Amino acid sequence: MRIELNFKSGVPTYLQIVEQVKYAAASGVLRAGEGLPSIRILAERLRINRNTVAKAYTELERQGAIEVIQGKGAFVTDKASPLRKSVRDSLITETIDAVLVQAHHLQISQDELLEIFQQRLEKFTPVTPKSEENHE
Amino acid sequence: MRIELNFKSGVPTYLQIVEQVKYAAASGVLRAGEGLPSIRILAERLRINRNTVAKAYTELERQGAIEVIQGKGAFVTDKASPLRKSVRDSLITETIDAVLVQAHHLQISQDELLEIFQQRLEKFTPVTPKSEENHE
Amino acid sequence: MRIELNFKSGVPTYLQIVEQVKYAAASGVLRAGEGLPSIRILAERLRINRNTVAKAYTELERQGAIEVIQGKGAFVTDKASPLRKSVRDSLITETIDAVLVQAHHLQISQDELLEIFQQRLEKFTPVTPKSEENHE
Amino acid sequence: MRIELNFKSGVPTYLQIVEQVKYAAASGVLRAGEGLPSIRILAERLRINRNTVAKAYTELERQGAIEVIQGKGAFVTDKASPLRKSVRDSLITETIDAVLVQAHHLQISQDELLEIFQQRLEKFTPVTPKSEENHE
DNA sequence: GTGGTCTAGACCACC
DNA sequence: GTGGTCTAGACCACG
Repeated sequence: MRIELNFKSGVPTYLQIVEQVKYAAASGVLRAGEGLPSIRILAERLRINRNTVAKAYTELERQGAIEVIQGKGAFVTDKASPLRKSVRDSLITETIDAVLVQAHHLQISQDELLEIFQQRLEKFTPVTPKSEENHE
Repeated sequence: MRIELNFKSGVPTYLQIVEQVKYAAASGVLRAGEGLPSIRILAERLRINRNTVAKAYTELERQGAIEVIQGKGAFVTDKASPLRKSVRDSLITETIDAVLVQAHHLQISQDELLEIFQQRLEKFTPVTPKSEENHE
Repeated sequence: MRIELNFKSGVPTYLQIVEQVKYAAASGVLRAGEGLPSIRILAERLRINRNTVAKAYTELERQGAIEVIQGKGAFVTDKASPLRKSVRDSLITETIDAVLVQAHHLQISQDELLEIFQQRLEKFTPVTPKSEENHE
Repeated sequence: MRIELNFKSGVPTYLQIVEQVKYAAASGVLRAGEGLPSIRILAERLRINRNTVAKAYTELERQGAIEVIQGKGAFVTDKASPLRKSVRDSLITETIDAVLVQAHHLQISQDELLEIFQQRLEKFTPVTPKSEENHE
């Protein structure tokens, strides 16, 4: 479970954690019953305040994505059913559109943009995709 | 000058304006000396409070991208020389990488992602690439 | 009619004019029927925008202290009956109290304060009560 | 530390706070290192919004009169050396002169004014001049 | 008509 | 608990 924070974006830190955990859980990267890092550990790893991680976990629990058990840790619930393909597509589409808008404002041509995208896509393979579960 | 806001993203409204204006100015969509819509007008068009637009303009002025003149309006500075290609590329690369991370969390395969990206790219053509989009 | 503006005080410029004219009128320094300087002249003398003077005059007219006659000028109305002594006293008392609070915060002793007050009082007789009040 | 607000004066609330704290700090009523009431507490006590107090504290920090520490509170700087007597005198003189101008406009005679002033001076003694007023 | 300022409420990050 | 930020509404000064 890898979490990337962007402090310049203006998106609340705790929400970035919530979304990334939620997506990972919903897509199968995190499986039901699997444990999340403790608040203390994750806070250290991300170099942020423990309260912020705690807030993220509280929100995740409120949404039913994880379950926090006193003294044992936080675990992914089975409620976090995999997202349907259509939902996942609409989520990623929204983010892609942000790229298109920015490229437009930067006057980057479509051809050029596609080229850059493909370059990044190739480089972005830090982990080999072992389990290829394609839930529907 | 077209500005697209995303209220769900968590990115402060005024920053979205700042970035889009800055990119437009820096990329040549807005030319030096050209006037921006007045604070009131833009606020009305985007259906947000005047202060939010004012804050964006103040920030843009602080960054040297525009010049605000009492009673006359806001104008693009000539300082805002077009960004070098390398800078533009690094900006768009950062945004693209966010897409890749999210796709990874959503377990969307690279092939699938590329396909969706190309689909959106085709649909996203609000104006002809020849560019007459620079009058308000 | 002498008007002193204080731009650092935070009190709206137009209100400073309103109050000073009103007090002068109500206390007899300005008599009923007497003419006030034209908006243009007063604006020049105070080095402020004509609109600001206009706003002050509008407010004074709304309160019934003066009457503005198109093309002729602004005149003190007879409605502006002299304030009763009790009213004048309460007005000046409020201002005096501000002095006391400030002196307290500055840790100026009562004796010292009284001394300074008397000194200023003596020096503040730039004009003989007869009629020297009309030059800037 | 006692703060008196006057909402009718037109002077911005946050500036009234700034001045009173500054004078108190500069005159020794508040000593170096001493803590100010927290933003929330002071806002509650004065029955104004927290932001207004926050703005006052920010301005005080900008002027170097206090130091604000996240999560701990606001403290008087040791820089805030007591004002010289001459400075204090010029500050109070300015305020006194405002009284004289208003009295003039109200046609209050000098004798009468002095009498009122002395009356107020006698009544204005919230604490013994020996000063135990410096704890909250 | 133009931009600027003050006050307020809600939310965030941190100790 | 602490301070900081973003959005909003009302008012002001100015051309």
